[in-house]
Amino acid sequence: MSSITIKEIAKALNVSISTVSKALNDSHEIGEKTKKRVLEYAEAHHYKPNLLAQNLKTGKSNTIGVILTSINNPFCSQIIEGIQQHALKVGFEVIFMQSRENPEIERSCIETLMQRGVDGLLISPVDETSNQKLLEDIHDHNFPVVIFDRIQHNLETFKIGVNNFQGAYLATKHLIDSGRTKIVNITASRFGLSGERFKGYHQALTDAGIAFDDQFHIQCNMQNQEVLDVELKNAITRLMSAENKPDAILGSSDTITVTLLGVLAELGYSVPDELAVIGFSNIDFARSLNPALSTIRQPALEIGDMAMEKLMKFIAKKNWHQVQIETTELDTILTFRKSSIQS
Amino acid sequence: MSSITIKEIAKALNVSISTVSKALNDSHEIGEKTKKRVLEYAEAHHYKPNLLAQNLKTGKSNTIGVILTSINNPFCSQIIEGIQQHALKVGFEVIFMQSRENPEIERSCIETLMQRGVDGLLISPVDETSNQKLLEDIHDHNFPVVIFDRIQHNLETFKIGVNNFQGAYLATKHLIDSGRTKIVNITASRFGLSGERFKGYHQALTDAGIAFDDQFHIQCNMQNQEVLDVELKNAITRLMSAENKPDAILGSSDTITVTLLGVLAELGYSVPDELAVIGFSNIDFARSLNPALSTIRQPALEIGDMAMEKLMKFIAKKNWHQVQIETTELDTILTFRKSSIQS
DNA sequence: TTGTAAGCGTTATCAA
DNA sequence: TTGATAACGCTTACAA
Repeated sequence: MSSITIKEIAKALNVSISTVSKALNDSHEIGEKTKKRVLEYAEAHHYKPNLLAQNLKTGKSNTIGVILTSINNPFCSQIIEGIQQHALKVGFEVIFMQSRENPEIERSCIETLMQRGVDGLLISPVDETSNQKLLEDIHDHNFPVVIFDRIQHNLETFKIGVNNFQGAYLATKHLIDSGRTKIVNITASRFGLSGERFKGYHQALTDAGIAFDDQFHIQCNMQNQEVLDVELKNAITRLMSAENKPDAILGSSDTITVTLLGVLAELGYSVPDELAVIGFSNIDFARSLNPALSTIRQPALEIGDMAMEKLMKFIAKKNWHQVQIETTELDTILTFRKSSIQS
Repeated sequence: MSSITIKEIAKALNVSISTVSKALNDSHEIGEKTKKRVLEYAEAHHYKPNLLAQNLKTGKSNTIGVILTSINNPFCSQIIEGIQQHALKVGFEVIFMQSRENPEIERSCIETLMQRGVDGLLISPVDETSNQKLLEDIHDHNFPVVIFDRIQHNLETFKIGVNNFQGAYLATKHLIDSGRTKIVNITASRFGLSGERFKGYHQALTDAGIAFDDQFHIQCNMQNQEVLDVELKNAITRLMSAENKPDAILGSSDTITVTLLGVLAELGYSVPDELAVIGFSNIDFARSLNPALSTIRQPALEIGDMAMEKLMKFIAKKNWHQVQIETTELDTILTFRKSSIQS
């Protein structure tokens, strides 16, 4: 690239490099007239400081790194949005990387970001212990790390996520309150968060005096859309042909719930009459589905915003190891639409 | 961060800094035993080169910048995936930024990325002329830019997108071939791409000897889900209560089409019996919608992959201004499902 | 085969 | 108020 450098400005104006540097940084050491000359010349020639050089020198980059497992879903997009909005406000830039649910890739993301000299890390870790030693190491070495979404990770730092237990509990309670008693919970087979959600579901049943039938906990392979489709179809067919037929379903993820709705339509089951459906989902068009989908929504924008806020708290302090850390579990937002309300 | 530097390695091993540097870069100038000592020490102490310093020195960062208008939709996620997969193969890293359909923000993204020393730029521009001068300027100054998706932009360089005209043409033809003649096209009111899609639709009508009724071109405000929902509801109600009722709809974007399906269900119109529906969409669960949605799909992964490939072509050449540029319009993928096939 | 030294574009210390 | 100069961590002629 061909942006002008301070050296060239110095030469053109017949002043020293350091004078230019100071002038550009609005140092009080520099006289007003000189400052003005420099600033005007810089402006006129579209001077842009070379960030690499600046960062190399100062050790600060005003950039943070964000690692998430995947950006391919509305929940993540919304978190990213929240992070970026906050970053914009505080004048930071953001580099996103995807770990693809793979600890190896996650490690390489972390290392890359460090090498690039980011000032801090926001991460939604692959699992409870992924790269724990590495993260502890860098966090201890004066490099701030904040965890979002997957807050069950063991690193001791700020963590921002959602009260999954409560979300699932309230959704299940809603189903029970609407007269459903035979409630199925469909979760992914791999992800840790489903655990809390399952617990909430389970507790709601218990509190209502409903015995949990372990046939009613379905764990799906989420590898891809086709596999999921087949698994759901099989599961529903099996459940609905058993003697103890369910009358409601709680979906533990966006993909599961939306796909489920399609499967039920295809199999000819009416929602909510035969089966009420509610699920964790952050899609924008939940109300446009057929039927309009009842959702447990995560305040994704706020998660991103708060994660960024906590990270900035670290970055701002000189010795931030004294900062009082805490885990924040935001409330989910339940919206009851047609799919779970008896018509 | 506290990664060790070559200076420290040099001191520890009692060799010079340049020896270490050369050894790490596997230079032939360095003896095997020395090389081995250095490599082992580096390995043992987790040496990681400081990329900022490396980049500052070499002027190459092995990083490319990607600017897209928004990452909040499946099409973009898939493009990103394609870019990242290719980047991984060629050992490059990727920084993503969002322009949010705003030329000002776009400009700042471009500048930021340049300052960060990326080796090239992949951009899906806000509109035909957004930041054209700036882009031309940097592209001319030996900094490669490749355009993807929004290929109607005026910059002269490689462009990779989709044949929107053809996609819309074939989809419309499909509707006509299935016996529909009164076909509505719903487009967004703002985006340039809708233009080509409308033209394809229009041409298909013409070729089939069907007169275009301009009541049948609906332009929607896509500002947010609620607004769109209302606009669609009004449009459908109006259309279906007119004397010349439509019998099919072509949706020109993901959001429009999926939302439309919900609206039709809510208003009680049966798809495809009363209204056939087909639309541009890259959602994974099109087949899980109710009814399964016929789609014109863009090969997003391939777009990302090819865009990256073209950019690498530039980056690889010393004097790449001789490279023969071209615009690639990939074919869309039409999948006919229940929503457009008379049962 | 190894080392010296200059330089990438900045900032920062210390003299002038 | 300004200017040499060293330094950040690395690469690379060029010398030894």
